Amino acid sequence: MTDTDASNRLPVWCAGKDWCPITATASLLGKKWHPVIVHRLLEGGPMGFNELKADVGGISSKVLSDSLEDLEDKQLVNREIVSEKPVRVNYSLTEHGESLESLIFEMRDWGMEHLDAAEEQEEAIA
Amino acid sequence: MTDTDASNRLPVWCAGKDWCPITATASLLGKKWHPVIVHRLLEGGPMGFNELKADVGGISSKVLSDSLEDLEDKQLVNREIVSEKPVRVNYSLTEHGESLESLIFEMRDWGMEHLDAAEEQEEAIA
DNA sequence: CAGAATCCCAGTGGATACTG
DNA sequence: CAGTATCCACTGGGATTCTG
Repeated sequence: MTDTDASNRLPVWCAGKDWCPITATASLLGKKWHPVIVHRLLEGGPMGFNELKADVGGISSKVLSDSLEDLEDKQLVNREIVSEKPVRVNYSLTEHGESLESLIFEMRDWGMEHLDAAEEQEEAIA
Repeated sequence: MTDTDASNRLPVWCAGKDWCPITATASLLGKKWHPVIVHRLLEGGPMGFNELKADVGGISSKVLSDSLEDLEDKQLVNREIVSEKPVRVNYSLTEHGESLESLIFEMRDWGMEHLDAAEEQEEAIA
């Protein structure tokens, strides 16, 4: 098997479907808070747990914790224990995470441009 | 800054959070099949239900139906009944839908560039 | 401060079978 | 051909409480 082919870099279940990376990316960015967390870290720089929580606003500890764990697993966020007593942790973006910047901003821009229509329509139904 | 800017076009629940459109967009793109459907329509042009189903691959009728309905509600996809007997429907992208093009392709590109590492890691865990 | 532990609900997604 | 109709399993997200 040749390693020079790009197709072998995709997960097996992709099986020649060129849209596969889209679902994969969507499952990342589709989580309610994931893109927001990355965005906050992009804008505000590295910060601690509660700081991040307040900065996001409206997220519970559990969900933030879960999200961060997931983002860490996916190597988008870096978790660094700064001090043990009292516990202080610092969250920052990895290079992977920072590479999402343009995508996230494009998501924001698209949402700003196109989503009020959808909102209006939902109101009309309700 | 002027008040005639984008901020007043955002949903109420955004309440000055500039990341709000991100969540909104994420909830769109986060549905498992939505971005894929849009992508297929971008690449393959307008098509019928079963054609689309085969083109996507691995999606059930119900899920495709649900997804299309949702995409229609959000005015991303156009549903046009071509003939009554036998029933023939044509799905195409609205301008709204087409405006997702760059975003979707960027998602694909990002996924292709950055997701194999995550996959490797998941394998390592499993 | 930074979370872990529980509990719980709604929403998605999937399998299968049926229909106009 | 283009869907509905069920039923079900899973999980993401939220509220609340507890802890080192």
